[in-house]
Amino acid sequence: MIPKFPTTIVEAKIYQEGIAKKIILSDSFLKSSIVGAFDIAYKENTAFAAGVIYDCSTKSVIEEKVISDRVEFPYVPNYLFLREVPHFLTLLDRIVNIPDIMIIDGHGIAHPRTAGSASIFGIIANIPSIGVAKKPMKFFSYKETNQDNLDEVYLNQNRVGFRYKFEKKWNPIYISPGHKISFESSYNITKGLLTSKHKLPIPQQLAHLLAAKYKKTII
DNA sequence: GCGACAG
DNA sequence: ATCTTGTCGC
Repeated sequence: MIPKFPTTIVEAKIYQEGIAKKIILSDSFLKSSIVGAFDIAYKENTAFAAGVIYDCSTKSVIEEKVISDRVEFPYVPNYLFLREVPHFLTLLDRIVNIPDIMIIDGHGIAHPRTAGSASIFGIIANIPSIGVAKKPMKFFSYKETNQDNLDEVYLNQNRVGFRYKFEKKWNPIYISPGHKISFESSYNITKGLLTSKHKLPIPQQLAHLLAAKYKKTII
């Protein structure tokens, strides 16, 4: 069941503020062995959303699903959720193995209203979620940690996530809690899925490739 | 008016 | 995100 979404930026801003109040930043899951990731590729006015459900204990993919759908909203900075989250929810409806944790391509609470698309997805789907983004938002500031290659991301005076560079050769990734998960688990789970082969955590990398591949199969 | 801006 | 081949580097 897909809820109604705001249709204007003004409504969306109010919606984000409402979502922000509901976010839980503590671990609300019993296990985290099944991790899913969603990503979307675009071709003109069509979105190709891909989901990969990954079993961390056996290090294997247990489910893959793709859907294509009409793009309903343009990309507007800070309002990515309007463009992407509806497709994620449609995809989730088709998925059999509901994951313990979801990785969403984009930011979680690392957002001007602490309501990035990963948080909004997490609240609506009621699934613990992590936002993993490839680019920072312009107003982030950073604070070093005692760990190499790991910085805390700050927005105003608040910690909102991490900047982490797993391998020197790549740009860093930006990890922030989405919903029903702590900062520490967001970081640990994401880090546990990184390899020296790719910049992104395994399920997210696979979802990215699957979406791109699916797009290419369509004329 | 111009450039920047999660994807 | 997308338009795009080979190519440099790990």
